[in-house]
Amino acid sequence: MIDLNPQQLDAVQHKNGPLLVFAGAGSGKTRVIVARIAYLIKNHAIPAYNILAVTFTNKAASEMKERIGQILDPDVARQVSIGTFHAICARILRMEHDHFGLSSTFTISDESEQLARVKRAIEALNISTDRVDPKSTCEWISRMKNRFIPPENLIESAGFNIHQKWMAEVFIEYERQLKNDHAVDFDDLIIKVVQLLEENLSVRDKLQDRFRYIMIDEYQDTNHAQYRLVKLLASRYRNIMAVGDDDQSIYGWRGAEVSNILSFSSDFSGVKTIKLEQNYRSTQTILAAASALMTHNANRTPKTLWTTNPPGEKIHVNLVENERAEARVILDSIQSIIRKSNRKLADFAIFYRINSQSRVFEEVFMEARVPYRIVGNIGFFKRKEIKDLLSYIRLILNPKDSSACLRVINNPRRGIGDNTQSQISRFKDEHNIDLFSAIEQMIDEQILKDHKLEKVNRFMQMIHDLIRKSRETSVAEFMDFLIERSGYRAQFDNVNTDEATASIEIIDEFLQLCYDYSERTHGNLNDFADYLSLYDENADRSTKDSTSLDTISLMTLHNSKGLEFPFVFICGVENGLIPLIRSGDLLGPKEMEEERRLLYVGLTRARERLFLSITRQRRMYGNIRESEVSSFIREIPAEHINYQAGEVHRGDSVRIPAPHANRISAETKPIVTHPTSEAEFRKGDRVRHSLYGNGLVLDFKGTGINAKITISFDRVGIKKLVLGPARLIRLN
DNA sequence: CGGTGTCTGTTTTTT
DNA sequence: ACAGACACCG
Repeated sequence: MIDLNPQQLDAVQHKNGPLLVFAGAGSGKTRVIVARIAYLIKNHAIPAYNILAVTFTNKAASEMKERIGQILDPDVARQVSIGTFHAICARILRMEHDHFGLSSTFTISDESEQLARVKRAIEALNISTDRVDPKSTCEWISRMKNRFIPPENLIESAGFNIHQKWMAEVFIEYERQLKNDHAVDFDDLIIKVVQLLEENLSVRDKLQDRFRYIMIDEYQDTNHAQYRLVKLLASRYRNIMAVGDDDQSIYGWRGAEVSNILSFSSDFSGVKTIKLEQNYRSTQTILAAASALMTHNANRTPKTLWTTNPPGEKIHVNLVENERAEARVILDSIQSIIRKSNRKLADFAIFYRINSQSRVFEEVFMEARVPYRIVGNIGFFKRKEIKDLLSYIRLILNPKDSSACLRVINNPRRGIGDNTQSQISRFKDEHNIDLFSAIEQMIDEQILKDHKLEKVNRFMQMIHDLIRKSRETSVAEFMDFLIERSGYRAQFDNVNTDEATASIEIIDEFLQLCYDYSERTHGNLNDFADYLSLYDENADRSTKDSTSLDTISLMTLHNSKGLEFPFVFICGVENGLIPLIRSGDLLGPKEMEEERRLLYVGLTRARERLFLSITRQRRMYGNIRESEVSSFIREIPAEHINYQAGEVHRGDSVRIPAPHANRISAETKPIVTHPTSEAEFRKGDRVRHSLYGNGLVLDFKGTGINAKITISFDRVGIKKLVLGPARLIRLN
């Protein structure tokens, strides 16, 4: 237990009873959790098996696993249960599936499938989408589920609220569909376990006894269902440690309830509360500025962050002409810092409020041939191709999953169109069976017309082939087979469009992932499906990238949580963006406070220097708007700020007059870059791809991010890629 | 059945 | 600006 401050030590040595740790930004909370786990095992001889650590992201979970593995005997470390709420609940659900009336092969539906189901439910009920919007209904259902409000109650309480009544009926139909498909959604993972614990004494005893010591990270982000779960699991031994920071609660819009951390003391009697207030990350200036900002929030527990770090430099606030200038000024600053001091690109991060802001950075960085990466990008798992392939897997594992079946049946095109599909669906509903069985029966009874029967029959043959193959071979080989046998890849083969090329690349990338998975875990297809549903690439892929690749990091403020960088640029610190206001309507005080916390999170990621930038005008949703300095800037004491280009007016009038727009450096002076619009890469260049590794450029066609590049990779052979998504990094 | 035009609504998103 | 969803027509 070396190197812990008194408060940290206090938390680490706490043995029994509830413990609440307010862990300010950069106060070493992961260290504390990890150290406490080790301490319990080593000094109190608590079996590792009895310890549960819950995180919010897979990334946090794998980090914690790794750090525990470093201080404990690996065999012992492995026995500690570490995972996200969802992963842990999925495991419990698989183990106890017989209590839920689910087969052990139930599938986990992701968000997009959830929406598809809601749409189908609306359709099935013959409600017009003018009356209930699928997306908001989907969100509403999720909120209701997480609060354990059954749809029947909602119908009762609807009264004259006909809209609620409709949504509640959709809710019922949605649940019916899930049950029919032997599927669960993300919310179900948690709430089904809660219900089981509430209803089944023996399971409750078993799990309470198993998890005698529980630690929850990021407790401020728990929602109601997760809170109930925690309470149930911990109620017997009451050895619960909640760690969090109410000032970093930025997921309120998603159902996270800060009140969970604020009322922890009244939920568990005899709570010991510890505040970790020493910050090890940032300079005094950064910390003072961030703290000052937070004093403007009314609803929080007061805390005083302090540091022994040097005062550091003032925060630079840059006024620039527009978002393109913003990107270039930032790149300019980065390059100039690198030139002057011994820094790498990986020391720099750029944060923005909304994803679309990344675009101009991508363009500018691409032109300047500066390697960058986008952290936590919508990415891979939301790609159509991946969702399609995942649906195949789901159907193969669980033929009852009609949702997966529907997604796959005419994809790629097999001539089974809407008409045939609804004919099958009708048959399914009439006989109250699942889609797959419906098709089988219709084939048996020759219900379809000959030409349709032929097509449907061929589809079924294929699925049976796939099911057979899935039992005989590894995940990787199976996926290889699937992609060929289903014709999924062939549909793109002779199409010479950028989209098709990109699709093939995604498929290849996915295959690579399958091979990696097979090699690493030897898991079966069922494990793989869980892995794909619950885990995302950020867990293992980008952690490796971030340490091995020297690139500038770009991300949303939300995605910056939990990270740190020596140099941080936050762009678009303008009213309407930070805080974000969409289409006119004003922000309530609650929303305003969350936006303020979001900026706080961003500010506190910086170790040495902070740069904020503001444009004079910004293009948004197609039209150009005059910008206003964010009112949050005024909440940071002037002594901590150094204004860069032009004058930023701090008074009540926040309109930027843009007096010296043409003095702004990046607008007038070109960046150190290769000014021609020539090929970004040439034949013979050595490049690195995040997945395929290093390779040699064989050919390069076109310009800009849509250029096509052919590379011979050392490890995986020749691939044709589209430059944009390929995110190549030049090596020589 | 499947391709092509038009209309829409645009935050953040650990799972 | 622009992608994605939907309607319409060949």
